[in-house]
Amino acid sequence: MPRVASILLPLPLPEAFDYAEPEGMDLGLGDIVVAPLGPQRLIGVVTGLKEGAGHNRPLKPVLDRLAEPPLPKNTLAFIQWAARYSVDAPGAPLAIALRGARAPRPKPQRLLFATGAAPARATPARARVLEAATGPMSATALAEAAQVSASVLKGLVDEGVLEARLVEPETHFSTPDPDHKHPALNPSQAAAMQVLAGLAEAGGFQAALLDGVTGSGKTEVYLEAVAQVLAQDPAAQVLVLLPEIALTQAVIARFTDRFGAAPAEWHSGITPAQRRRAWEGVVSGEARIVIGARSALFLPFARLRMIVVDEEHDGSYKQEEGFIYQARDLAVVRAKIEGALVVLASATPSLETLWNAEAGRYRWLRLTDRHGIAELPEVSLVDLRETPPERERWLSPPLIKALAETYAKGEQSLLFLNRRGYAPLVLCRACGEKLTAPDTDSWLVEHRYTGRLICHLTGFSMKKPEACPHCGAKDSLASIGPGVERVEEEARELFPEARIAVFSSDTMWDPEAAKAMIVAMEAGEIDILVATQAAAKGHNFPNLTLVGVVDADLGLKGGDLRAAERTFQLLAQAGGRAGRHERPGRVLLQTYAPEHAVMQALAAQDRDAFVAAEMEARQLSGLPPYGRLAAIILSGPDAAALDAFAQGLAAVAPNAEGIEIYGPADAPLALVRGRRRKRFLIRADRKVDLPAFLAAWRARVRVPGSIRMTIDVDPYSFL
DNA sequence: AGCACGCCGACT
DNA sequence: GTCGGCGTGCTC
Repeated sequence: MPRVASILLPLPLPEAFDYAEPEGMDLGLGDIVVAPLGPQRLIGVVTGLKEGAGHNRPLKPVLDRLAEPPLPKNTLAFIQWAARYSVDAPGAPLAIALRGARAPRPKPQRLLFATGAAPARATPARARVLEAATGPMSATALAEAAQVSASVLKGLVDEGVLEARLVEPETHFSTPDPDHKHPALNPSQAAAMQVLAGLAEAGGFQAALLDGVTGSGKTEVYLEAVAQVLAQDPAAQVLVLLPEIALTQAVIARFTDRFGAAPAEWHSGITPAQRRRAWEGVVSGEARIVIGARSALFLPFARLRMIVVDEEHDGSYKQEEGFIYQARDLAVVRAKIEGALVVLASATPSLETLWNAEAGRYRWLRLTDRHGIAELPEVSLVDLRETPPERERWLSPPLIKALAETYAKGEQSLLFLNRRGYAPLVLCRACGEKLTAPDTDSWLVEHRYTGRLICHLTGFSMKKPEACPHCGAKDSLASIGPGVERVEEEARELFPEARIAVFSSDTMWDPEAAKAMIVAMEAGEIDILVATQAAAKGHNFPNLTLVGVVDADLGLKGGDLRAAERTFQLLAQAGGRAGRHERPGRVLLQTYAPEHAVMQALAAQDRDAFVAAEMEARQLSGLPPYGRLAAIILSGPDAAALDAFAQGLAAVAPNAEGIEIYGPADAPLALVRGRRRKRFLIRADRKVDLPAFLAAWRARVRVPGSIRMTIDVDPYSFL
């Protein structure tokens, strides 16, 4: 009797598709197979097997089964849970889980090495090659290192001075040794580590919040907990999630040093061959430690025993496009499904996490000692109403004075402004027009380095025009407001002798340049660094003693539910850069609202007071973590059709206790790339099954092809 | 997500 | 008169 196999495909399809199992293939649940879909062949996963045909049309057969082990049951359960929670098709998270299975295997590499023979004719170029060829290297790497062309190398290969050999790439992962190198922990770290070790030993699902001020050594603590987990179970796997790729190299180095073996790496920046190798290591169980970005959470771990979410408050854990999810929250779910230990680490934990810790659902570990002798910086508020900057200037007299003092002492300053470019807005003085990208509501940002106006939302860019594109007036375009480039310009005018640099995603788009800048900063080769949040986290600059926050109010605008929380976190992290070593640091916050709870809490360095006030406000309005939110975003090219659909959708909303629906309203960005946008906001009590409600609501309408409907459960962006 | 089918603008 | 734009709909 032939069997029917249900295959989940990595596409946003509503359900698994049925295929015929070929004679003798003997499929099992979780098997990774190749199945035909229309003209294409796709990799999918067997999620069901049943006897008999019983179909009204003949099924296509499964084409092949991959040699890899089947997708673990827990991984599939997690994928299905995540899809249901996000109100999306299970194929969407499955696509993330199978990313590595589709990447090509690493190919043998042709490497060149010096044979020791001397060249018949010595030339300067040839000498450079021999100097650079210290070990086996690829031709491109060697040519780059020696600054010669490929023909020089070819000549040397022909003469036998260099030899080419095909080398199989490393496909295995070496086993980390929990005893490779034991660090010295201070008493506070040792105590936290003991508790984590106890949780790991107890086994099963456990959750902990590792809560410690910047510089208190959270990484050492979780490294030791990882060692404990690995020592306890010789097959245990550990996942460490980081919010940003920029931080991975430093953390990988720490792990390699601690365990004497390099962990697997997983993020959007790795090559397809690395991706394939890491994926195979994860599913086989050989990769014991994985360091990765949020998407690593969907990897098919054979035996996941521990997850660390570092900088758990970081907004980058929220994926906003495609399959929408919050990796920090899903990490807890995955740990539950796997029966693993999850550790959330932060100096400024999210309110959600603090709420869980306060309720006793997470074990709350506070690290109090700051590493070494460094003391917390002194934080003061600069009231811009009393001591404003000069016209068209952004640095106030008190901040300028502090910069001058710091510079005079030979110490470093960081000017923090979370705004890329030169000016966030360009407007025409003649007609008042604000320049925007075509058919889009968001402003064009002026970038002076490149001389262009750029839309940060759509990526549109144009040369800065001579005349206003709207009214044609000449020389009427005015740059309004500051970005990092403009603050840099001002700092240069104030301190012409100082070494000043800008750090933002525009100047530091390539990791090499970013690393060079960080090294220069560490070495004291920069006096004043003007930076966006790209430099606010993670780094440790020993000679940095002053942090000036140019516009502390920036994040508070915009009426987003997490504005105060995010501002507090960002400013606390930025302030945490100051005085991490022997010298005391200070932080100056420029604000027009010094009486605001966020500013007061920062000045008093009283996180608990801020959290208490913010929690109370959230509780009063039933907002997260006391209630749940979801957003529905509708977009389409035709305003009338969109309005009609939005009204129709509103009319069929199911009646439900404990749920309020707001909207439809124009989205704050009502026009993007020529598409009109409408939003609903849904608030629900915690006891309500919000995903089920949203799924039931969506099932009541047929979405026309021209309209896109996106459901965002637990939204972080309100645009 | 691909990929094909299908109706409206600038060209060999 | 076609080539091709991407809007719409299907894939077990």
